Amino acid sequence: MLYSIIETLKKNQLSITDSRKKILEMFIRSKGALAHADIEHQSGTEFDRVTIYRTLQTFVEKGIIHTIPTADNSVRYALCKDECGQGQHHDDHVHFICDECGTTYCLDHVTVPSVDLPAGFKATQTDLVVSGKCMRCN
Amino acid sequence: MLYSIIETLKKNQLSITDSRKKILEMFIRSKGALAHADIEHQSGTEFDRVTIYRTLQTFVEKGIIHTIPTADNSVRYALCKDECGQGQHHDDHVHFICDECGTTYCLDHVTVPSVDLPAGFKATQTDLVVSGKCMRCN
DNA sequence: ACGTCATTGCAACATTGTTGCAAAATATTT
DNA sequence: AAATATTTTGCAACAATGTTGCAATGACGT
Ligand SMILES: [Mn+2]
Ligand SMILES: [Mn+2]
Ligand SMILES: [Zn+2]
Ligand SMILES: [Zn+2]
Repeated sequence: MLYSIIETLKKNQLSITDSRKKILEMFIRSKGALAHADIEHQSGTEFDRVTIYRTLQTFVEKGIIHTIPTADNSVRYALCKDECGQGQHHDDHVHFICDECGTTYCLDHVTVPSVDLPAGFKATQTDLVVSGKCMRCN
Repeated sequence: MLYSIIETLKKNQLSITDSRKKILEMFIRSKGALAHADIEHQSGTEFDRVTIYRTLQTFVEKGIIHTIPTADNSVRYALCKDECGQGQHHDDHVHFICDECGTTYCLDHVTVPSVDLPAGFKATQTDLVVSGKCMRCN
């Protein structure tokens, strides 16, 4: 495993706590994105619901994970690439949600194309979400 | 106004009720997309919350309105073009959300570009949402 | 080992969304 | 136009999701 949990937390000036270690580990192990409910189920009664909310929030702020917009408007999170940092996300990749198994993929190698907006509109962020059948469900 | 409320409801085999007329009218008058909460506020105590949920659901099913995925995962709705019908949405346009005023625009003339997915992935729907500053806030 | 500061768990609350069912409104038939 | 059949609505009750304040706990530097 090339990803060091402790290193990542230290790098972001976060104190090393059980919840942060465990939750970050879940993301590393997970093939797809995770929702708050996934983490709650996987961790049982180990952590309070509120702690999970706050941990996710902290990770997003620090650029450790990013949120993924979905068509059904449920919030999901996935690990960021190394280039992301405090308040500086660079996740300009396409996301794919499988209608069959529900898995959410970060397609890191598919970049979001730029779009021509009407005059007067200025873009700061572009999200592209594709849904359909994933390679395992096809 | 070229859009007939009664016509639209009849065309979709929906009975003409106060809530449906009023809610559809709100969409026609609105420049941007509407959230459930917007409708609830604008209509005061006229309709029950549940009625609004059910009306929106019905409109989506009939292809009268469509949902818009947002980065902050709040559900918004906007009128569909004429080509949409029962279970047949054709809203392949880009959506824009202004970070300043919060307005959500349907950019009907900006079509979503097709993306090349990795082998094994099959797309059925593609959503592209841009956020930034709109023409009024620039 | 100690003091300081950050994090956690708990309780309480707010918002959002869903379901069953009786009452009311709409559509259809006579 | 009235009676009947069908749909829609409002209410209540509930579930899921998310937020905040605060005291207790845990992590960290010295
Ligand atoms: Mn991603
Ligand atoms: Mn639209
Ligand atoms: Zn799948
Ligand atoms: Zn604006």
